[in-house]
This record gives sequence, structure tokens and C-alpha cells, in this order.
Amino acid sequence: MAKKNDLLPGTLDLLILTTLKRAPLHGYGIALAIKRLSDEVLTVEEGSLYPALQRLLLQGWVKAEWKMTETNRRARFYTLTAAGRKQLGVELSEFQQMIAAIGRVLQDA
Amino acid sequence: MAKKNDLLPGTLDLLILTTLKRAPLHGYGIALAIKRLSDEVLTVEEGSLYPALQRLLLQGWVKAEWKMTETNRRARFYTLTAAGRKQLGVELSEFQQMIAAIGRVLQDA
DNA sequence: ATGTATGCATAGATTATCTATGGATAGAAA
DNA sequence: TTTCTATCCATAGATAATCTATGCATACAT
Repeated sequence: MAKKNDLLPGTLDLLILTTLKRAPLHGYGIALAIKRLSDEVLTVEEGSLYPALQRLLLQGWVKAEWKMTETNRRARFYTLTAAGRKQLGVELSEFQQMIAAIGRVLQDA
Repeated sequence: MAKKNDLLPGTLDLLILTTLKRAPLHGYGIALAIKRLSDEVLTVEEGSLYPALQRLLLQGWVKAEWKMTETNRRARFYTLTAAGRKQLGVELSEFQQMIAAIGRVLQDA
């Protein structure tokens, strides 16, 4: 079994927080949003997504409420908290710094 | 104890292969090169580096020989193999595709 | 009635990384 | 000559993140 890696490890929290920036979404919607926005390149497996959402809940970056979807289904909608919005800023800047650093290595070496 | 993460997980092999692109290096030299090229942003711990080198050896991406350094020390010098050079190309392009995809999500969301 | 897409979630395995060590030697400093 | 610092190897154990594989439930279309 080859190791595929649908995702660059360490980026999932950032991706999730980003999709919640504009509006609350349920888990399935988050996964679809990431897939769609990335032009099908990034796929978030459910076994990665839900544990990640638990982590985010525990740390208070998001909160969750049961609501009805447009298709008349019960679903947990996740919303960015104020702390989560702040955290998003932190993680985004850390990520960009990392990427820039990696870029320098890849380019100069 | 806060989790720091000196590195973006999943990028170490690519970084190592890249530093070996021009010339063979020993482990310590690889770590220094990555640190220096990244302007001190990226730090490769020895506990990450040596296991990674073992993986690369096992897969045949690099080969190793004991030699003397300029400072008169014995050290294992790692060299990219032909397969390793090819692998570097693959990983580089996968990485760039990932980063581009992540960029789209971060931007459009 | 049956299938398909939607939606939740967990268990277990795997992998990668970090922390914390430990050992050895060259050369400088004291 | 002793001691310190930098250079070099490497492993063990813990931790964390992700994937694979499931399982359950319901709305709606066929």
C-alpha cells in the first residue's frame, strides 16, 4: 500500500479555520469547500476531519451548534470564535513564514 | 510544553534531497545547510534527520560513504543517486502542487 | 424498495517528528 | 594538561497527525 497523503501534514487546522472565516459550515461542507477551492487537489478524509474539529473545539477556536441544512438535515455547524479568528492569523503567518523559508532552501540549494 | 515544530511535517525528505543536489554532504552539514539557507527559520533536529537519512538510504534515493571532512573528522557523506535525483523531481512537483492548492484555499475562502 | 448522496463519528494502524540521550574526537583555551 | 566547545554519529521513547476502514442514520430520487 503506497502512502499517498491527500494533504500536507500540519496544514489541516489552518485550512479548516480558513473555510470558516466567512460563514459557519458543517463538517461535510468544510470538506467539500476545501476540495472545491483547491480544484480537487486537496481531499480531507473524514477520519482526519472530525478529530481535527474535536481538537479545535477543545481549544476553543471554534464552537458548534446543531442546526438544519438547506436540505433539511440535522448537522453540526462550526463557527469561528474570536479566539479562533486570532489563532487563524497566527497560524497563517507561521505557515507563510515556513513556506517562504522552504522556498529559499529549494531555490538556493 | 508547547508544541513547536521546527519544520513543516512532510517536507524533510524534500529538503534533504535538495541540499544534496549540488554536492555530497554529511548529516551535520545537511542540518547546517538547511538552517543557513532558510535564514535560521528551519531547524532539523538530529532525531529527525538521522531516521530520515535511514529511510532515504533504504529506498535507494541516497548512498553513503565514510570519508574525512576538511576538519579531519570521519563522517558519512550522503550522495544523491540517479533514482534520488528522479525522486527529488517528483517530490518537488508534488510539493509545489500542494502549496499552490493550499494557496488557493487560503486566498479564496 | 432500493440506491445514492449527505451527514455524523470512532477505532486502529501508520508515519513523522521531537525530546532526550549517549558516545567519540579535534582543536582551542585555560 | 585539563577542560571546554564544536563537530559528528546514532538510538529510544513519546507525541501528534493523518489515513484506512468502519458503522449508523436519513432525505430524496428512481
